[in-house]
Amino acid sequence: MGKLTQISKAHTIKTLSAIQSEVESINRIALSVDCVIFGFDENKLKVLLIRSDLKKFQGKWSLLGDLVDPGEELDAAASRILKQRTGLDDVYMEQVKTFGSINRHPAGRVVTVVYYSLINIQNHKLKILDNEIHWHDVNEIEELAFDHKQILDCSYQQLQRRVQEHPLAFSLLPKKFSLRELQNLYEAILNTKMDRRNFRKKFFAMDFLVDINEMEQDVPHRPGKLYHFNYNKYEKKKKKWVGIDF
Amino acid sequence: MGKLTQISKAHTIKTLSAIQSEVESINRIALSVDCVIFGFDENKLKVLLIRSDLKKFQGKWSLLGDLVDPGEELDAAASRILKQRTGLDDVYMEQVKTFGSINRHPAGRVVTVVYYSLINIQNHKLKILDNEIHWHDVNEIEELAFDHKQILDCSYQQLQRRVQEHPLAFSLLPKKFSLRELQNLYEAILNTKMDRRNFRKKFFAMDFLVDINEMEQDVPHRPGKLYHFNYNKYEKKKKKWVGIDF
DNA sequence: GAATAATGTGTTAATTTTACACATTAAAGC
DNA sequence: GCTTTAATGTGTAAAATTAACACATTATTC
Repeated sequence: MGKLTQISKAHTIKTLSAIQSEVESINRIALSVDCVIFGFDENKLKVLLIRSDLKKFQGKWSLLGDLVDPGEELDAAASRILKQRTGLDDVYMEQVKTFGSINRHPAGRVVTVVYYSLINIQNHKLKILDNEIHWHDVNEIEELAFDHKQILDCSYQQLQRRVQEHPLAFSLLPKKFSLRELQNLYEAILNTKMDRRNFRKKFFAMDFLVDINEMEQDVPHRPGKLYHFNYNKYEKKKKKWVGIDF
Repeated sequence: MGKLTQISKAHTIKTLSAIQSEVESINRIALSVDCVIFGFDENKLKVLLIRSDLKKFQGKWSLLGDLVDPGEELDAAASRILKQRTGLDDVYMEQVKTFGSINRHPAGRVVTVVYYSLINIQNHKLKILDNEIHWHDVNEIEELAFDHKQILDCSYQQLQRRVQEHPLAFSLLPKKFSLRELQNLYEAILNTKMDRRNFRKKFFAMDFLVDINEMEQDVPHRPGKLYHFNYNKYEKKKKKWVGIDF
C-alpha cells in the first residue's frame, strides 16, 4: 500500500477519507518545537536553558521545547513555549531547521522544528520563576542533552549570518541604547572586534537610528548618547529589498 | 497531564516508558517530505512537478513528496523520493524549511519538511517513465496544489541566496560546460543579465574551473572552451571559510 | 584640579565591484 | 572560397565599498 503522496504511482484518484485513514494508521512520529532563546547581558550572548527532566540526561541542560499540538501552528507552538517560559510575547522569532535523526530522542521518534528568538533580558528578568531555568554564555556551552548542542550551534551560526544581512540584533537590546552597547552586542554575536569609527559610520548610514537626545545615566565614564531603533523605517526599506538582496 | 517536554514544569524525573506512551497517545500529526527538484534546460530554470492525485486538486500540479517512514531519516526520505522519481542518487540536496499550517493538507494535519535538489536534466532525461511528471519553467508557474506555490517560492528564494554565496549551481550543469552555459544558468536562476567579462573574471578568480582542452561541438557559432568544476578544490576552500563567511 | 577613560568625529589607502570596446574565430550564406 | 555574421576571448579605468588609522572632547574618579 502506497503512502500518502506516493499514491501518484498507481495514479488513481483517492477519496479524502481513504487518505485520512492512511495518515492516521501510518504515522508514528512525534513532532516537537524547540526554542533557542538568545539574550544579551554583561556583554555576553546568552541562551536560555532548562535542566533536562529525563533520567538519561539528568543534570544536563537542554533547550526549551514541547510537543506540537495537533491543532496548533508551528509558529504558535514556538510562541507558546516562549510565553510560558519567559512571559514574553511579540518577540522576534525565526524558524531555523528541522532535526529528525532517528535516535535523537530516547522516548522514540521525535522530529523537532527549531526556532530561535531574540529577547531583551532586562525586560523579563523578573518573569522567570522556575529556578531550573538559567541563562548560559553561548560560547561556554560544552554539552547539552539530546542533540541540543548541535541544534544550538546551527542556530547560532544562522543568527551570525542573519545579523550581518538584517539589523535583527536590536531585539536583544533595551529600547534605549548607546552605540557602545550596540557594538558590544555585535562583537559578542560575531565573536570579533570591530573598529569603532567604521561601526558608527555603518549604522548611521543605514539610517535606522533615532537620536533621542538623552545620555547614558550612571555609567562610570563619559556618558554616550542614547538612540532608538526605527522599526518602521527598517520594515519599509526591507520591502524594497525583497527579491533583490534577499 | 503535561506534554513531552513540558514536563519540566512539575519537574519530576520520569521514566522513559511513561514518556513513550505519552508520545504515542498524543501525536496525531503526520510528517512528510516534499522535494523541490530544480533542473536547467533550454536556458530556463525548471522544477519537476507531478499531477496531484487528490480530487480537490485534480488537474493541478504539485511537488514530489511522501510521508516519512518512522524509521527513516529526513534526509533519507528526501533521497528516496528523488531516487524513485528520477532514478538519481548522489544529488545535491538541502533542507529549506518546514511548513505546517493546520489546513495545508485536506487529509488532516500534515507537516512537511521541504528540501530542494539540483540535478542535471540531461543525465536523467530517459529515467522519468511516469508521464504524469513534467518539468516546468519556474518563472511561469502560477498555481500549484496545496501550499506548494508558497513552498516553491521559498525554495527558489533560498536557492537564489545560496547560489550567490556558494558555487552550487554546477550541479545543474553537465560535467563539461562552457562559460556561456554557466552564465546562462546564473542568469536564469537570478533572473538578471550580467556582464560577460566580469562574470568570467569572477569565476576564474574563484579558481574552481578546470580547462579540459576541449571545445564545444555542434554549436551554431564559434565554439567556446569547455571546463570541469573542481569539487575537491571547492570542498577544501569551503572548510577554510567555516565560521568566517558562513 | 589633574589624571583617567571613554565618547565623538574625518581622511586616506586598499579592495571590490562595475562599466565598457575591440580583435579573433568559426559557422552560415552567398 | 569569400563575405557576412555572431559568438568567443581579453584588459583597463572609474566607482563604490570597506578597512585602517589619530586626536580633541567630556565627564568621572581620585
